[in-house]
Amino acid sequence: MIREYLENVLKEVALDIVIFAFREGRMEVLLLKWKHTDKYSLPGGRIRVDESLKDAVTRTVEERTGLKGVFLQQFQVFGELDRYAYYSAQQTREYLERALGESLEDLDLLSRTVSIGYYALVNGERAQPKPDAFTEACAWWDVHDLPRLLFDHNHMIVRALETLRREIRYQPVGQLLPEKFTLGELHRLFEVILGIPLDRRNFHKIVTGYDFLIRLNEKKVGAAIRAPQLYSFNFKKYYAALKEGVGL
Amino acid sequence: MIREYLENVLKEVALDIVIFAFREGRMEVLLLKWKHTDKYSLPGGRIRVDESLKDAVTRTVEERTGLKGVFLQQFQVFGELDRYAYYSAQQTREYLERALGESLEDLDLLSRTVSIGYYALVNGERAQPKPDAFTEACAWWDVHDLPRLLFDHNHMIVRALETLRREIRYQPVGQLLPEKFTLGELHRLFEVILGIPLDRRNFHKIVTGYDFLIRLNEKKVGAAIRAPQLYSFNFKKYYAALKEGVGL
DNA sequence: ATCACAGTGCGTATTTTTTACGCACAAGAT
DNA sequence: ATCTTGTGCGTAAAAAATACGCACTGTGAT
Repeated sequence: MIREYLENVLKEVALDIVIFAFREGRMEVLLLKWKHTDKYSLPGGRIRVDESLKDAVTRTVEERTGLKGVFLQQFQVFGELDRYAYYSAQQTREYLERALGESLEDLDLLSRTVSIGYYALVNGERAQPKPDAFTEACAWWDVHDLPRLLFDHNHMIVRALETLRREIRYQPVGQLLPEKFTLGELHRLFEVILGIPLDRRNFHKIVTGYDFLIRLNEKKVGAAIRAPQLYSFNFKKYYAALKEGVGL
Repeated sequence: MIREYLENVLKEVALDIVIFAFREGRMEVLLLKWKHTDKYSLPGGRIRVDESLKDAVTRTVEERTGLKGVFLQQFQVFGELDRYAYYSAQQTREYLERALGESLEDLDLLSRTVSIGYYALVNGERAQPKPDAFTEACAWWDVHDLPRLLFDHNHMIVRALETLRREIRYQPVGQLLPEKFTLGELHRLFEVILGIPLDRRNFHKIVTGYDFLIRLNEKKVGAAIRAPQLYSFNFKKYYAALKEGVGL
């Protein structure tokens, strides 16, 4: 099955996807643990010869999370000759063979490839992580407390975060929240992405001034202290506002 | 020679480069005219198996302009299945055969490829455009007055411009100017990239407040009316400031 | 010579945006 | 009741962006 798949994909181009979720006040990324090793990597994939780049990424994200229609953004192409940071090409080859449970001789999975880096913004509550054929676990990791990853994947995550931080005004970071959320959650989301504290009250004032936030007639149940007001997005208006750039 | 080159490059990945220059108050891009046709395209290239992506782009820009150390920025990967906008795959194949002067049967130049879009910011005075083996002309064109290009290259230029406009605070657009320039030229450069008028006097005030601008002890010679003051960049300080973002 | 003119160069208001922070109130935990 | 945590509203100061007046300086036209 793996062989059949690999015969119908582009060989020189790979995809690596930094799938972000906001869970319990932290930014987390989805990592795969390779079978029969303690080595981790980003979820990735290949482009089938009969599908577009965008379709390939969408498919891969759906395979790993079960989610359709996820927001995706290209952030960088990685094209260095040597893309092995913590583990050498030789070691990586060994891990891959262990994970696949067979020899690689004729598969040629690790020869020169250029990798297209995407990040995805997903709702952590709805995602249902699933490992792929090479891997035995697929789980969330705090972006600030990651293991050493295979290839240049640690670097990729750093670059994805930098890009998201710089373009936060134009990117739908609200996609990281559940359908109904409190302003406190939105506030923490911005703080954790930007890495700086934002005044609670100013944030509240600015954000409630936007017409793409819908104040719902319900309050959060099971809240620790006090039932906070729930909000949701009018995504049509939200995306329109993002084109111009949404402050704070 | 073409064959030999094409045997040692990645087949599924192409490069297309939007080379910008600021010439006589206009933003211009370098276009190639294919031999024995009246069809145009962006300069492009391939990645040799033994060179990094960055080296490949740098080499291609140098081949087309004679310039070394040019500023380059990835802006998008184009991975649609059908990347033929104004001219069909069939027509494009015909033009390519005419340009090459031989049959393509075994060359397979037009099968499925993913193209990495870069833009370059070059000094229009120093660049010396040179056509490549496929093309008979290499010349500057006003970005607002372009012919219909092959593939999806018109779209690529639009996307490159949009990216440059949005990221102008972080990109070294000063690289588009000659070593010595007047504030008027810098002013027009920003206006033409942003597409909006900027108050002359405010611009002057803000920009002279930056310490990366060096006021030279000379004035422009041969100026129409009055010899204006010349400036140049302290590029080290300029690049440091760009990391934080340079206003206006 | 002098006058119109295009462009540089400097200054001062005004408006808008960002940042800082005071405080009332609501409701679960003890 | 009272402590604590977080919502919600307001005002004030600081900073940045915008608007615009005007003097000066060379050059070409008259």
